[in-house]
Amino acid sequence: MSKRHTSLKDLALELGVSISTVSRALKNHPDISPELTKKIRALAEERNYSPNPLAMGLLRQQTKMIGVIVPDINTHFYSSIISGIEKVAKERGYFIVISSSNESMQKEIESVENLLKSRVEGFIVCLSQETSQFKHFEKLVENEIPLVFFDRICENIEAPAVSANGQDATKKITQHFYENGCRRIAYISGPEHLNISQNRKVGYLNGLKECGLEFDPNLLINCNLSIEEAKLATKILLDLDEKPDAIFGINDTIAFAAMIEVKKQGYKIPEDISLAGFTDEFHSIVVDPPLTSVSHPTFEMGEEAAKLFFESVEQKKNIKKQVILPIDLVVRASSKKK
Amino acid sequence: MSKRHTSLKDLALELGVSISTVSRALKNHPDISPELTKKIRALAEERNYSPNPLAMGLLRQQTKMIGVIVPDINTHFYSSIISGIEKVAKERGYFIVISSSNESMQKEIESVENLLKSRVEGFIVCLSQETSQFKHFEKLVENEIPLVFFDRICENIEAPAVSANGQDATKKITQHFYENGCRRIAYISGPEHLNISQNRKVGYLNGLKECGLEFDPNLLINCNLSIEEAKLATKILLDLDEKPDAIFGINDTIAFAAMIEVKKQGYKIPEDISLAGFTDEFHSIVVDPPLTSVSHPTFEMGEEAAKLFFESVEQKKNIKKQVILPIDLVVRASSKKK
DNA sequence: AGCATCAATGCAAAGCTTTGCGGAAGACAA
DNA sequence: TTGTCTTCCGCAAAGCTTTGCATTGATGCT
Repeated sequence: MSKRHTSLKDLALELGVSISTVSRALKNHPDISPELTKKIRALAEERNYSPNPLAMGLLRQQTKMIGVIVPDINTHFYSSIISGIEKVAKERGYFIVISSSNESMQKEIESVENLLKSRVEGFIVCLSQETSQFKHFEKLVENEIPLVFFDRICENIEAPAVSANGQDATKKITQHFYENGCRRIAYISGPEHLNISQNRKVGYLNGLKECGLEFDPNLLINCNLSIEEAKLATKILLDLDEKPDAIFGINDTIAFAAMIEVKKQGYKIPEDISLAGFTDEFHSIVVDPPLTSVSHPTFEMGEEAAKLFFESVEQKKNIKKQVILPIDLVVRASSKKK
Repeated sequence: MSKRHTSLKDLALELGVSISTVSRALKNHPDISPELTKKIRALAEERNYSPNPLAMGLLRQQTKMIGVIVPDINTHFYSSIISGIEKVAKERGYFIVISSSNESMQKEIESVENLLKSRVEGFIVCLSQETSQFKHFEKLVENEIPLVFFDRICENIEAPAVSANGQDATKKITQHFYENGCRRIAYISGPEHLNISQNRKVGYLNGLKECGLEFDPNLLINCNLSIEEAKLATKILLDLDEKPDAIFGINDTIAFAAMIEVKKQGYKIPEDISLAGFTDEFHSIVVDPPLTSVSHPTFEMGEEAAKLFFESVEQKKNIKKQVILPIDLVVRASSKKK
């Protein structure tokens, strides 16, 4: 088994001084004579001393751990956000413990419990698509445990949150389609209770309105975020008597699924049907035709979430603060008619 | 700030017994009378007691943390492996701390140091593509700190490792191309010093030999794993007097890049040039044409790596054990000539 | 010489848990 | 009554660090 790390005690013993002296010397405390300080620091250097975080944690009552709960860790969207969180966490000497809810509320609840047992100091979470009750988060807020949401957020909980401006984005997409000649613009959305679904729907409706188009309920489909359901939704849209001439999905996965289905049925993109996605995964570029998409500032979103987290920690309470990040429409071939 | 977790002391105080009694009662120690045990357990339940991992760690000299170092966390390949590691780690009550080297040796070295300071009990790592010196890992082995490599491994270090059978895979791809009529099969490989590059090259050469094709050095290009270099490599291949009629890349990203370049130059896939990748990211399916690829058992790879890790921990020494996972060739449209 | 001051260190507690060992109290035999 | 077992529980140490307070020896001042 790995050799023990050297402790203050080891150094103290070797130098024949007390532990507290060593501790002070290492922080250049003026009480300790310069020569002794020098000697101690030299030995510490040589022995490669670094303070034991467990002991420190015990003393200071802090673990320097942040619990991060995401629906899924294998998607670029989340892993990129995680990178952002990790960056600022590292800067502050914190590290993150990642737990995946797999889009299941049950697992999400378990994650909260387990992370709590591990004594994380707080949470940064993106709701699972199933999550419709929030007791497990309310309990955190009651106990004044820092909590920040990102992307999929819960409006009813007194917690800071970061999200992207989905409303603006869907409006822009809708208008973009309109400007490219589309008149029957369909939208495949996510589970209805998710705030992102709602926001984006609002943007979609506003966009239609501004373009002078009437909303046709047939053109709005809610589906869960799986490929299968998205294909099914696409099929339904394509089976309509009055088919859509544009489809956009609430994320790129949905859009990819739609693309597969649209192609399979022999429609040309974008001539027959324009397409747009909503996250701008790397692969949007490589797909054929390249997918028009709304690029999320994922890394920044992670950074922002982490910053909010530390604000909460410092203020010693959850601030109700919403950061809304702007998003960009990246137009590619899948939506350019001409 | 979050309320303190309840400790044994809290329970002891409230019940007027000693801390040790509470501790024993909670583990059903026979020394404690059944009634008292029951009372203590009831209160513990009510107060939601859970042992403080910091204190336990201090006592047992273990942090239950595994340091995981990957070249990049945003790729499906790695995040999937991480999921696998995380699964078995969680089963054993461990959690993982992820650090990304960003393909830089310097960052990798720093990661090792930082994680060591955080007192991780050991490491599971995939080498950065830059890494050509191994002192930082040798030091771990000397200090008997558990270490396991995956995917990109270092043969010279006495540490267990998991990898996929890249040699077999490249041989199969080569033969597959041959059976589909290709005679000038090109291979865009990774940095030469990486063991995966070497293995896959061997498989490529063996494949050629078995097919009775001669090896043309012009058709083998080493590049770093960036999209830009891969496009460049593809360009070089396409500029050859005797152009290749098949290209495969050491991973899907490379293959995607090649696909972009090949299309850009107006070649048809697979009619003019067949293509194959090497990791089978989700998006292989959605790309056009769908990409033939070698599917890696990424999740299993992670599981296996974690299992090896715990073997090391238990045996209290690094075993030199290599696990080689089989891989499957998934044939799609990008390589089927007819 | 005697007291005050100051510089340089050490002591010990706290944070939380586990566990070997010692201790108290009651039961029972002699 | 005394001695011997049980049964049930508490003490204390260890693991590591920080920090308020105490201690020691020396020097300065009167």
